[in-house]
Amino acid sequence: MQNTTAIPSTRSEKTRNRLLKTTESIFATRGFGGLTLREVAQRSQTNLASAHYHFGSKEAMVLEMLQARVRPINQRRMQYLAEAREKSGGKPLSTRDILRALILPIGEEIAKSTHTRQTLAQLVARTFTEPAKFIQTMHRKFFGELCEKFMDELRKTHPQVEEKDLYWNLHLAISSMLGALAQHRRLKDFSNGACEEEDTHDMIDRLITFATHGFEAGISKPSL
Amino acid sequence: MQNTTAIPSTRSEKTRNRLLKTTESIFATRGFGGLTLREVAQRSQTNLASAHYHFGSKEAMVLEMLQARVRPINQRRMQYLAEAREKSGGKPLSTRDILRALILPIGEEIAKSTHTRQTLAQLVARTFTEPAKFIQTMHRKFFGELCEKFMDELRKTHPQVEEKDLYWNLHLAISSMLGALAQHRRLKDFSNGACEEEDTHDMIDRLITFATHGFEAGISKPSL
DNA sequence: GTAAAATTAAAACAAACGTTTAATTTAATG
DNA sequence: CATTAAATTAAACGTTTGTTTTAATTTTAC
Repeated sequence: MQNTTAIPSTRSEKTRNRLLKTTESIFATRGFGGLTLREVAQRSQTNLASAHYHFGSKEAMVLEMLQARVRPINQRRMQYLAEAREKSGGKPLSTRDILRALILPIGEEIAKSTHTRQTLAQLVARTFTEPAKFIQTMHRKFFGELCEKFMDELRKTHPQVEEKDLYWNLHLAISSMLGALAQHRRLKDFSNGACEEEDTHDMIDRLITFATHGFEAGISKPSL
Repeated sequence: MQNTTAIPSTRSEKTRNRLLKTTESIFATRGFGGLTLREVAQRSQTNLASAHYHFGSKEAMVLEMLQARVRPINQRRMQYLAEAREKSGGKPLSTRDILRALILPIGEEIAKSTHTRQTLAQLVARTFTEPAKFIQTMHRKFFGELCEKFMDELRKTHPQVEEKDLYWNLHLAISSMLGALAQHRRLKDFSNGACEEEDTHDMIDRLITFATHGFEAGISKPSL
C-alpha cells in the first residue's frame, strides 16, 4: 500500500494521482464499460502503459479509485455517529441523528469542490447499479459492515420494532439517498428550471427530512 | 410500427420476440455495454445478423425493448390517476393516492411473473443510471411528460406549496422508488436473511408509505 | 558521476465488438 | 409447381478494447 493521502511529492505519485482523478471523472459519467484506458492516459497526460504499470489492470485502477473515495466518507459517518452518542449521554439517538450521520458526510464531500460536485454523486450512485462483479464485491464489503453499524444504532433507538422493519426502512432510506444523488442532475430538466442543482446543502437537508419521516412512518405501521 | 402486443404468429415475429426477451434479460443484469449481440442471438437460438435484420442496430433493439416495457406501465399510472379522480368526485387527491398511482403499476408488473420479478426492477432502475445517451434521451421523453402530469395533480392537492418544494419532493419520492427497485435484491444480503425478496406486494406497500410521509414532511418544512 | 532501478513511451498482440455483405433457406403467390 | 420476396444463416471486415513487450528516458542511490 502506498501513501495516497499525503500531498504527492515524487513524479510517480503525481502521475498516479492524475490517473486516479481522470478515472474518477470518466467512471462517474460513463461507468466501468464506458471507461477506456487510452482516454484515461490521454487526459492524464501520460501513456497507456503507465496505467498498467501503476495499477496492474483496469479493474485494479478503478477499484483503488473507488476505495480511496468511499473510505473517508464511511469514516466520517462513523465519526458523526460517535459524536452524536457523546452528546446524547447514553440515551438512544433520534432517528434523524442516525440518518444524518449516514447522509451528511456524502453531502459534505459533494459540496467540497465545484469540480467534484456532480462527479461524486454520480460516482456513488453508480457503485450501486454497476454490473461489473468486482464492484459488487467491493460494495458488499464496504457497505455490509457500515449497514450493520447503523443497524446496531437503530436497534437501540427502536428496541420494540421488528428486525425486518428496521432493515426494510433503512434500505429505503439508503435507496432514497442514492436515488437522489443519481438523479440530482436531472431535476433541473424535469422542473423546467424551477430547481437549480447548485445548492447541495439544501438537497441534503431535504433528503434527511424525507428519509427520517419516511423511516418513522414505516416502522410505526409495518404493513398498511 | 409492428404488432407487438398480440401473440406472435409468423416465424419472423417469433424470433423477433425471442430477441427482445433475451435483450431484456441481459440488459437488466449487465446494462447496455455488457450486452453483446452475439450472446443475444445465441440465447435466442438465432443468428447474429438477424438482430440487425429485425432492428437495424443494437441501439434500436434495446430502445424498442425498453419502450415496450415502459409504455404499459406509464399507461396504467395514468389510468390509476384517472380512477382516483373519479372516486374523489372533484376533490383533490391525497398525496398517498397520487404516489400510489405512481408506484403501484411497477409493482404489479414486477409481481406478474416469477421470471420478470427481478428483471424488470433492475431494468427500470438501470434506465436511470445508464450512461448511454440514447437511453437518457428516451428517459427524458417518457418521464418528462409523466412527471408533468403528476405535478399537475400534486399542485391541485397542495395549492399553497411552492413549486420548488413540490418538484424536490416528487423527485425524492421517485428516487426512493428507483433506489428501492435497484437495490431490492441486495436487501437479503444486508439483512442476514431477515428480509426475503419474494414479497413484492409487501415492498410496494412499504415504499408507498415511506414516500408519502417523506413527501408530506418535505413540503411542510421546506428548509430545516 | 555512474550504475541500477524506476518510470514513461512506443509499438504490437490477441480477443471481442457492431456491422456489413453475400449466400441459403423458408414462406407466400400466381 | 415455379417464381418471387422475405427471412435466416454464414463468413468476413474494420475498429476498438485491455494487455503485453520492448526500448528509451528519468530518477534514485552510492
